Amino acid sequence: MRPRDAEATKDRILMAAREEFALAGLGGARIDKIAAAADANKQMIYHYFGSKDGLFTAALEAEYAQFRAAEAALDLERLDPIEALIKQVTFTWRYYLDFPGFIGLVNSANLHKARHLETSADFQQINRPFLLRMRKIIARGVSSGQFRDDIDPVQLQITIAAGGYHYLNNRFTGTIVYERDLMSAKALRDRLAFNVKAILRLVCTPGTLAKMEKVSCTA
Amino acid sequence: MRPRDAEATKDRILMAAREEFALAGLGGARIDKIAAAADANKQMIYHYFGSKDGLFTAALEAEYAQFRAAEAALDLERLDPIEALIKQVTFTWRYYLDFPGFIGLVNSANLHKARHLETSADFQQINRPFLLRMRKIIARGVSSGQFRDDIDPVQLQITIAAGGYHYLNNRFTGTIVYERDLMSAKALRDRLAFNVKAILRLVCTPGTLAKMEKVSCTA
Amino acid sequence: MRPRDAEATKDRILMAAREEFALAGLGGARIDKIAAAADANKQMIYHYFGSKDGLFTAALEAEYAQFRAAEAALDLERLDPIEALIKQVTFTWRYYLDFPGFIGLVNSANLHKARHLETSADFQQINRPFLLRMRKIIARGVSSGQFRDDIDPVQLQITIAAGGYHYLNNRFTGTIVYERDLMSAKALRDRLAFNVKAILRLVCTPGTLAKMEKVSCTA
Amino acid sequence: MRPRDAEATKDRILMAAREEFALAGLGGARIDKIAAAADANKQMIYHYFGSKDGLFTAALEAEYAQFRAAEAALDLERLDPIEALIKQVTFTWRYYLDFPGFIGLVNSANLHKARHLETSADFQQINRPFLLRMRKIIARGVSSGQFRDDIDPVQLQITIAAGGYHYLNNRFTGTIVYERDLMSAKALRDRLAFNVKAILRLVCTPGTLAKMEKVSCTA
DNA sequence: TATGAATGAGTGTTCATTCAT
DNA sequence: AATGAATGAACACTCATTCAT
Repeated sequence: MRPRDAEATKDRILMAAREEFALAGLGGARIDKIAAAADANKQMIYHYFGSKDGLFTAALEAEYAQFRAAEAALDLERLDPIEALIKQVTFTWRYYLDFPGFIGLVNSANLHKARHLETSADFQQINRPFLLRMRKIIARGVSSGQFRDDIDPVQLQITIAAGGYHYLNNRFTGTIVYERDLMSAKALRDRLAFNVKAILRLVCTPGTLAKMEKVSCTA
Repeated sequence: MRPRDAEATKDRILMAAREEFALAGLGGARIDKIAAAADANKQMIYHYFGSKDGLFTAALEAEYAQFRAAEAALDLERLDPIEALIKQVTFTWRYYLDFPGFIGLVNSANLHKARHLETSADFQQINRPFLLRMRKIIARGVSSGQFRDDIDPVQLQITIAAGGYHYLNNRFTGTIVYERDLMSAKALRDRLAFNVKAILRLVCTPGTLAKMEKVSCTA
Repeated sequence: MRPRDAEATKDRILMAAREEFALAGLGGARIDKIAAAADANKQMIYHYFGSKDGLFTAALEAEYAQFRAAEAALDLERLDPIEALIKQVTFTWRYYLDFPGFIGLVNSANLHKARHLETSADFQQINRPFLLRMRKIIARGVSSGQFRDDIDPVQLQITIAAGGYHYLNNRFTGTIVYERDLMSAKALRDRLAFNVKAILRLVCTPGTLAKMEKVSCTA
Repeated sequence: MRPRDAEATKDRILMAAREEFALAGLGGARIDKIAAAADANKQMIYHYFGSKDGLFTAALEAEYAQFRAAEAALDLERLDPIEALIKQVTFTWRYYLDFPGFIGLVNSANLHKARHLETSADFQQINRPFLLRMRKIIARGVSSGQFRDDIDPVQLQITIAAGGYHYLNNRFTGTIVYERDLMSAKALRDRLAFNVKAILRLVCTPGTLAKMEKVSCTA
């Protein structure tokens, strides 16, 4: 007999849901499987989350909250703009790798036109700070002469995400299309290096790039 | 009474399937709905495609075949390397926009670990030519001194795709996260311009970039 | 509102299944019909029995278990060997008549090469005692000089069953082929008498038979 | 292109139907499979036999006709009554073994209460001669003093059939129940011998039996 | 005579959800 | 808080049968 710990049960359900939704999508996920994986009763899911969609919304929010929390912990404000940029690219990549559920859940959310986030009031508040940080980094880089002044933070952020997200999201078809193992340790290292390179060449001024290339040829 | 045209029926089913699978995913798609949309009998689906998975495989292959055919029609070989690159980026973007089903189907395929393509013998043959073309463009750009020599064609191709695919795939969550309409005409124009810019800065040598920026500020 | 009694629901399903399977065979039986007859929900069948085949296996095992239990209750050990034999023949015949589902289920099981019993571990244990009893009766009859010593218990048992089973199993074609109502009360009485006669003449020694025929002409 | 031979097509369908119905039962048989096995078009089945039930009726009648024809060829009239009886038992057993489809079809017919034979006008005519022959054999045996005079031909015929039919029909459950391979060459030989023994002891007078046992111990 | 396309009613099975305790 | 029984709508898939040529 498990102790009647409401919060713990809710948490176990949420963790199980994040995994199942990520693996199978919203439509493919099974309430029974989530309940079993959470070692909980099916009715508990309805008690705590109301419905399958409610559970998906909660899972999605939790996924984003964790991502943003990890991002906030990077403390990019104290770094040199270029280092901050590199760190952001690296972090994003690593996070996708370490928490593959994120991509799965976001995909599912978009398949359903993000309707699960429409009613979520505090969702935007979770995301706001991270854009502000990016904005500040760019501003600092521009005023220091390291960054070009034609970089839109939103476009940059999307591009940073894209380089990792798309590679990993489509790793299965990609492996076949490109006839190359995209998930070997070396392939992953190469991809990160390429992403960093692409972002730096996009953002940095020619002079800064020239200096950097004298120092290292990897970037 | 419709004429008894096997090929036509098969085609109508395939078209309906591509749309339904793209919109709802493999799991969410309904055989009944596809049959109704194709104005065909459900059994015809099983007669021609064997199963839901068989139909999905056929839809996916058709989707890729169409994409590669359109790509081949670009005739990039005859263009200047830089123009070829720009055209490739532009084409990819426009294709995703014009045929949104492609992204949906590829996503679904990856959600199922691309198992639908494993048995497809001729799938790789469909994709091979397009990588060869990219390889040649890069080689020409490098030998003409326009392109840097550290660009892996596969990484470049993935990056070109990523800039468009990821933006459009996640347009719904993106619209909320970035608090910005990502699908307005202007937003779409901006995104394409940004993608082109990112790719050129990644690939072109500093000298080439400098010359280009004197001429036009859009790139 | 029916009380929520799992065991009762399971039992009702099993009873309905035995009847439906016996009447229509495994292939011809309809899950819907069984559910309706059991006044239960279709899903309950899958909840308790897993599948149509699982339900069939359960029905078949229940059918055999009931048969063997009734047989064990005969208490043949305490009877004279000849009386035990007669009682066994009579019981078998009456059981087939009273529970016509047995024949139907066994036929279906054999149509499917008894694959439903292959995994059933305890099925042989249900059947073992009854063969042991037959063996003992024969042994007693042989040592008392009443029975011949060339009777294999298995062959005898099959022959006892055959005389009733085949007559009843094929009563419909038989009625047409023999142009005679095989199911009238008199016909049934006659058949039992004939079966008893056939078994006794097969098993008993000539001397024993001679004595018996002086007493009664029916045997 | 096959030559348009109506009779041949019809025959191939009928042969395929007999096999499929025997193996799978009426309900389990598939029109598609029969058509494929007959290397014929599905529509041909409906053209020649009207419906699945019509085809089953035809298959069943053909099965019986073949059985009775083989039986008639035995020419029992010219044999000694005892030899005729032995030959009849042996023939029946061998026929069941050589044409296992017979048992399958008859079982299916009885599962459906022989409704497929109700309309069949000439079915009884096919069966009548064989009963007459049996009647004559018994009469000859009685008047020669070899046979007892209390043997009903119908009961005897059913019993002769039962000993083989039931053994073979239930060979799958039997193998499990009796924990013995019922289908090995030796088992089949033993069964036939047992059946012959049972019938002779049932039918022959004690004196005749005594004489026979001096000569041979197999009967 | 023969063919393959087409149909609609079903068939076993699954699923999210609710009820009763 | 927690459980297991119960529900009904749907789902992928099948089948005997008919149509058009």
